[in-house]
Amino acid sequence: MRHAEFDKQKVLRAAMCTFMVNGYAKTSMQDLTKATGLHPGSIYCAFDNKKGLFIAAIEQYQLDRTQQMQQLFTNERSALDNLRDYLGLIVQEGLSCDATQSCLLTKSLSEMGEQDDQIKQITCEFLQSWHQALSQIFERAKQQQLIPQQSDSQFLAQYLVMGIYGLRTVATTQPCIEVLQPLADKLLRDLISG
Amino acid sequence: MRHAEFDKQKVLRAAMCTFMVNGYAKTSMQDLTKATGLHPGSIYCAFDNKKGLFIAAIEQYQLDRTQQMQQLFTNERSALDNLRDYLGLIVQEGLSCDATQSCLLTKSLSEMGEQDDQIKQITCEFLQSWHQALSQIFERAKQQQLIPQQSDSQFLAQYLVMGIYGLRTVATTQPCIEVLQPLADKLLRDLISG
DNA sequence: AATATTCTTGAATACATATTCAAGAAAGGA
DNA sequence: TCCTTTCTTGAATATGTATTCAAGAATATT
Repeated sequence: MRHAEFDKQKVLRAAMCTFMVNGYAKTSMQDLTKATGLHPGSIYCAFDNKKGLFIAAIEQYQLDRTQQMQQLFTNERSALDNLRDYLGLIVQEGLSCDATQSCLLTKSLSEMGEQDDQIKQITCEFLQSWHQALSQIFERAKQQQLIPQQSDSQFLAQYLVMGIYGLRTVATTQPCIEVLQPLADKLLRDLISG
Repeated sequence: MRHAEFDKQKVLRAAMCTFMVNGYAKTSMQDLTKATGLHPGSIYCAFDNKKGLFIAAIEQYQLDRTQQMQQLFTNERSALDNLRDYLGLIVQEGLSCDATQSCLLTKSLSEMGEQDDQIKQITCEFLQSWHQALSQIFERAKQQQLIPQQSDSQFLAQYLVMGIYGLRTVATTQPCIEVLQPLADKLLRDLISG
């Protein structure tokens, strides 16, 4: 027996970045071999084909993002303070003007959702689980009596998801803090004010 | 002298729909000749190349959307009622699950903004002018004393733009009225409540 | 050390795609 | 009616791309 030589996580993160910058269609296998350091044969051996590598990269993206969120919200602070920091992070990502800081899920859904049912299903599922994670945070805020008891956590999370989608798109056209921060601030205010 | 035979608007709208469904990269010249009824030579004669046709299609899209908005807001009703209907229209578009009802500007910006400065500039400019049009509507609402005098029309318009971006993305993952309508309703409430 | 197994390499293949161009068709002016 | 001009046609070209595969290299086992 002989083991594969490459570091799968490194390869997937490199592919991830390439797909985020170029999109799926405009990323060539040549781009991917350059970014990952793998030769075509190795890629096809490990991931079947270009789409297989793409899906694996999306799954790695979801893994990374999920871990990041768990770290951000695992502490003894108020859930609202954590939410404020989380929105601050998204503002920062928007300011960075760095495509690798954007959302691979919504980007892929926008590019391929209409043509590829599998990609649509995977991205939608991952975005839903993000929505669920946010729901639980609002649920905790309700238990901590930080928001009214009659609040609908699911709905608040959905509204926040909507706001973040919107914030990220605004950031594409106007990546400046004078625009993004007031939007994020009002979004948080509107969420907790009933 | 001899005049061109084809109807430019029809051609541009056909190309527009094709680009909306497939995206730019995945739309082949063959797709475009089929959709427009033009032969390659005619397309290259009239629009230089694929990108030229794409830009012309985007400009037609902006023209159509601008006219649509002017019609929706040109009446004697309250600006807020008009805004409510406008959001209702966007909810309807989201429910339709029809790619040709989505926003070509944000889709193109997401796909190509990172790679093509010209496309980025054009789409950003058009999205800005949409923002401006909404600003004027809030300005009118202020004059009609429908919203507080100290309201910042620019900011309200920016927040509405953010909300609509978000609403459209939510619609991609959950095109059902039970999800979209409450989001749109809260968005409008949050806008006019200070 | 020898051998079997698995991984790696990268040139070759097969296919798709954007673009060109020269010949043909239609329209207007003399 | 003839001729010039302009538009149309679509096959040909040149380029790019995803994928394959057979030979070579590395590892583990006997």
